[in-house]
Amino acid sequence: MLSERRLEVLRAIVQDYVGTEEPVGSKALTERHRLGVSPATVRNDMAALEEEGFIAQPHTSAGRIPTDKGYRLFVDRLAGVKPLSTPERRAIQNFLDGAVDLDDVVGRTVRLLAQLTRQVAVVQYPSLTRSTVRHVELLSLAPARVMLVLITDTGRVEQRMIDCPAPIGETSLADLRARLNSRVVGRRFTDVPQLVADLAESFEQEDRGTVSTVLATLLETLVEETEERLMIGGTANLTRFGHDFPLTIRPVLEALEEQVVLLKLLGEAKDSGMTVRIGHENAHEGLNSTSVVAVGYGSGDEAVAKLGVVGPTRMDYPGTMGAVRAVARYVGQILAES
Amino acid sequence: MLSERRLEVLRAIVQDYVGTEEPVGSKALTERHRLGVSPATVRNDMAALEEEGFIAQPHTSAGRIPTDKGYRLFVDRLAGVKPLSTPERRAIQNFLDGAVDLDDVVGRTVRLLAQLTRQVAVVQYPSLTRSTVRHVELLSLAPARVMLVLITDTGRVEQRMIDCPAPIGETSLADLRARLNSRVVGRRFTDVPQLVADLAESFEQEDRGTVSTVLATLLETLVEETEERLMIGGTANLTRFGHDFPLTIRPVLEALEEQVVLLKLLGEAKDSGMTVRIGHENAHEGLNSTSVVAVGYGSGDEAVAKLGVVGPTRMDYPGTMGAVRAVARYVGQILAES
DNA sequence: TTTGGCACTCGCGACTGCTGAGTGCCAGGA
DNA sequence: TCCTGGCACTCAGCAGTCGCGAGTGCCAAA
Repeated sequence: MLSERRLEVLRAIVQDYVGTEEPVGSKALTERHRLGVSPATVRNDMAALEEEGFIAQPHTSAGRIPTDKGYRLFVDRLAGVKPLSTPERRAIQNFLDGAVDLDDVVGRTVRLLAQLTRQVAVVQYPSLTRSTVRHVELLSLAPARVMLVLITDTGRVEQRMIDCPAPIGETSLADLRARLNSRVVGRRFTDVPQLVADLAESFEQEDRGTVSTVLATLLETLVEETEERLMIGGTANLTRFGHDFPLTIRPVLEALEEQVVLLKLLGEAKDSGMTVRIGHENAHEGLNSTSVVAVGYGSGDEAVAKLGVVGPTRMDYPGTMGAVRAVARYVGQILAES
Repeated sequence: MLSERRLEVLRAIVQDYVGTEEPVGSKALTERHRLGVSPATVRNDMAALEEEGFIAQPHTSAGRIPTDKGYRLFVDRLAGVKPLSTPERRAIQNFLDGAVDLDDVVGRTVRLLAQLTRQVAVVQYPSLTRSTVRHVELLSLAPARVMLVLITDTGRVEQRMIDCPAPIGETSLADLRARLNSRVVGRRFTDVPQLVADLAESFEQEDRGTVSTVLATLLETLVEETEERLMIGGTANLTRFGHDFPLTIRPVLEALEEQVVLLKLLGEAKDSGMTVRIGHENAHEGLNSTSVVAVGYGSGDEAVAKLGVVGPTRMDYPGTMGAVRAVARYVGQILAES
């Protein structure tokens, strides 16, 4: 069992190590923190903490550094979420308010987050799985060429070019557009397939091929776009990692380039509340010496996507968590407004 | 004046240095290349080349490495563009052919380029300055809420939400849509403003405010979207840079995060033909130890945007140039097809 | 349970000497 | 005039040595 003071010692170790990036010894600890006990006592506590696996020595005769398990305990029981200062909040709002479209919102968010946390930021585009259709538009560009435009309630627009098996007249197209919209507008993506299943049958024989093609493309687009996209930023902050560069930074950069890996990473985060994955808790090997702080965000109460940061395990957890949470809230607001 | 042999020596130095990443000495040179002269002679040539500023010694008693000026000479007079192998070409085509939309084309291109050159790839989205309007769509989402969708001939789609000063009826909106399209479809962005200048006047008094707002938003979108976007990839390749990491890689990552810097970088490249900027030839300080190989690409004969790679000055120029050129060509083809 | 004292460990930086790759110069030969 | 072999010189990098000091673990006393 860990006494109150031992937890206090662990907290002090984490704080100091995060600040100095150097192993912290018993003497330094008693000097910088008012623990009210002597270095010798702290040494005993440290030995106990090491015994339990919360801290470790890089080598004999060096100070201690927290282990992943130590950080875990710190995050779970010792650290709060540090709220941002008022000027910071204002800065966030100002910065995000100027966004003109979804790309811009996501772009600004990622830069903002990278700047606030001084780490690598990852922002997922609002997911389409839970999105609804705002509008489907069909444009005739040539006799047998139709452009399909899909607009979602999160402001995302996707378009596809369709080569039709046969030319289709403007009236038929307008008819299709109207019927399509009356059926799917406001509906969730997942519901669309069954809603349009029998649509082709109600058209004249000559147009059926084209209608089917259009519907097929629509469904295809829905599926494809459910695969999520994301944006990352602040990779330059990786250089602040440590001094043992190439080995540390390389796998991280590689992981960050793999959208699949990142999506999985964010996907593993809880839908609500903040998720912190520390070091080896991350499934991906390249991220074994990093921590990921992620949180869902959304325009309403439901999270439509996630955002977060990737940084060294030795990070300022309270501050980072505060920044991530604050940014997620503001983005949610912005999204709700548009 | 540089004799034929001295140029040959320079070429050998560049090739060896690019291969080994280590300063190359006179003896090693004569062993690896059939220069037909003794090391002593090569030493004299090296002294001359150093005198002229084409090569330099990192320190006394070390071999020589090419200077920026040396690379410049190499690129201008000694190196050709190495065409890709047939399997490579086939791989490019296969990889790019699967793209479904513009984002996908650009995304695949950037990954492809990064993989082929093993360097950082930068791809600019097709510029809208020279683009034409394919279609403008107006959708009524609520009585006083209109969505504007702009579709370009390069397949790009932009949308804006518009809050109208007054509600507008479906018929008026359809009217506006029709007139707008008849005027601007097929026209260049730059011509649009004067084409729609008097459009508001032909509408009923009650709708004029809304029409003006819509037109203003359209023009605004055109201007905003002329600001180019781009995508980068392969940053993990930066870790292959050298062993003196943080100092080298940091400013590069920072520069790469600044879209403005990159756009300027590509903007400085010639419209046609390939541009190679070596080391200090790059205006941006952070890129002083990198070279940029860029080329324009487009669906027709005109270049609509640029793409390229950023790598250490010590790069395989012929190979890189070959890959960049080949990729640009294929992307041009893909764009022309869609 | 805490504390001061003490012996012990060991990473790290400073210093040294050696080695070998590479150079510049020179004098003799084509 | 240009090339070449020889020779003395330079110096980065590596390995080995050494002392310092931060930090530890243990123990006996409070």
